[in-house]
Amino acid sequence: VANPTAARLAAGRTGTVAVVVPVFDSWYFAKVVAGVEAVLKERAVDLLLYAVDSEAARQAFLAGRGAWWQRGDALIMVDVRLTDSESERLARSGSRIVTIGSRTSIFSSVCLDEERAAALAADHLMRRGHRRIGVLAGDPHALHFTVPALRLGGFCDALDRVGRLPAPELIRSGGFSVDGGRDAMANLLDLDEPPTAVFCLSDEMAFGALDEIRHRGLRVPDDVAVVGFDNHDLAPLFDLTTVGQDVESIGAMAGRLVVQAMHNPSEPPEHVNTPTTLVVRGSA
Amino acid sequence: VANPTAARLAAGRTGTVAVVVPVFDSWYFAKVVAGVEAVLKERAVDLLLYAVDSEAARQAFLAGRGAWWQRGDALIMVDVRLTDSESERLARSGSRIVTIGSRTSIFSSVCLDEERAAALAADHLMRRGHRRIGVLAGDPHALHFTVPALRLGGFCDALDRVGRLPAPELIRSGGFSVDGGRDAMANLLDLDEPPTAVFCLSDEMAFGALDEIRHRGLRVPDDVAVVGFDNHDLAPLFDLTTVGQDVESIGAMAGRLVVQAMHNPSEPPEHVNTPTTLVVRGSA
DNA sequence: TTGTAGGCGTTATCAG
DNA sequence: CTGATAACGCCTACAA
Repeated sequence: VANPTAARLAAGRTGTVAVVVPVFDSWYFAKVVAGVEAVLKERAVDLLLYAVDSEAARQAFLAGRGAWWQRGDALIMVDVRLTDSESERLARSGSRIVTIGSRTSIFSSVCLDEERAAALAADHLMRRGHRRIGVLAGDPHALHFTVPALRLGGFCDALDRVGRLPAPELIRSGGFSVDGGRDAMANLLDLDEPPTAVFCLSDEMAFGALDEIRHRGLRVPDDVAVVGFDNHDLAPLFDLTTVGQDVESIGAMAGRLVVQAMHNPSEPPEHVNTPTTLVVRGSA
Repeated sequence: VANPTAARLAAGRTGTVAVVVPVFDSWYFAKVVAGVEAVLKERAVDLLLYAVDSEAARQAFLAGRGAWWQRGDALIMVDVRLTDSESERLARSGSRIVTIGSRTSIFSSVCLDEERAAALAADHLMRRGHRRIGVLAGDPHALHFTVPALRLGGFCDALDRVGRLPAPELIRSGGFSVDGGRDAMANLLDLDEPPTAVFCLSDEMAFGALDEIRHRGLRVPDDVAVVGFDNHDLAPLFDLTTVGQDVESIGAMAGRLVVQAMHNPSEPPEHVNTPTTLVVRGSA
């Protein structure tokens, strides 16, 4: 029964991976971490968890006051924004890095094609005849969290290609939460000319939106159609049409990449693209 | 910028807490960990995450092949079963320990009064006139996971006190998952004499149960009443009556206890009881 | 093959 | 109070 701390000091390796998420108590991130954990456990690698839940926390983390890079020999950053200069500084820190949800050339990454995924939703809604389409997005000021911007951009681009770029008033922030989704939906429905369909950047926001719609006695999808994103475990119960992704396997893949990078630090970065599929149910 | 590994070896402290959960991608555990993480972050303590998702994994962990007690100087065990002899061995390992969801005299703990909480549900259903009450419980063979037995016991005791101990066929395992809850509910409804009410040991099982009930064209609460447990973020959307607990503050409390124990190892264990309240909505 | 000395980068102690 | 020095416990390279 050896002492890991001494072993680490002597060997110069910690056998530990740090996982950084924007928040923790959300379906998506819990699933991702579960996927990572399963892989790391079977490789006997420890998992250190950091939540970086604001831009200030993000900067503090990257400034490295806690010298996190000495605590683990690799880092998985899940949907946390990285500027180019920050990336380069990380690369120089010597720890192997894998990003989830965003892609930099110098690190391995596992992403889904946000543009294509959002286009799935856009095309579906267009095909069903919707022309006035709202969006429940993330908080544009949440700079630490990257995915929302990419996903929103992809959706707007897809609509733009057919000359249907949504008016700014149709894009609302739902903060990626159920309550936020409900409030944002309420705002959309209060418009003089409310949208006939709404694309939610996460299923959790869609759940809130559906609740608000029902609460007003409107019908889904006849009065308002709703498309979500994630294929949350509870999406079938809400009969929610959604862009599905296999979140646990995203985490597992990142875990595999990071272990690989630990064993073979000189390998070039590997970029994995994760599939998304439109899961059509009754809400759109 | 000091090297934490060397500091740990020299000081004999790691500044790290290990958190052990049965599973990870479930609403309850994600919230608990979020609560712990928030407290540990502000104390600059690292969080190591282990999932012990089976009895084999539990025993492997406690056998200590990975020498986890040298990796952190304290341990938070969330709803993981501990026998008396295991507890004593842990106590001798020298690391400070806090348990969540179960209580041992030698370690600090944060629990809710499972008996009282379950009685809230039992009394409510009795008061509404239900006499034939089913239960959606956990897998009785999931020995690594402690809470189900306590909660089930509390509920049955409460019914027993009024001479209404549920028949064995009315107690079904829903595996603490949405799909498990749906299947278990289906089994109950297929009985010759189905229950008029069901108590689900978690809201997630209740969601599945509600879905199955609706799917059969039955009415809630007239045909079948449903009470859940947790007050999940989505419980309001299902109009679910449930026994509510403040999960995040449970995690935060455990975090505080563990930090306190790290600074003051000689303090006697402290036992915190967390409140539960019946949140009455439309399902029962 | 088996054994041993040196060093990993701190902390903490003990002289000065 | 300041500054040198001995652990901390293991890994690894080198020697026997």
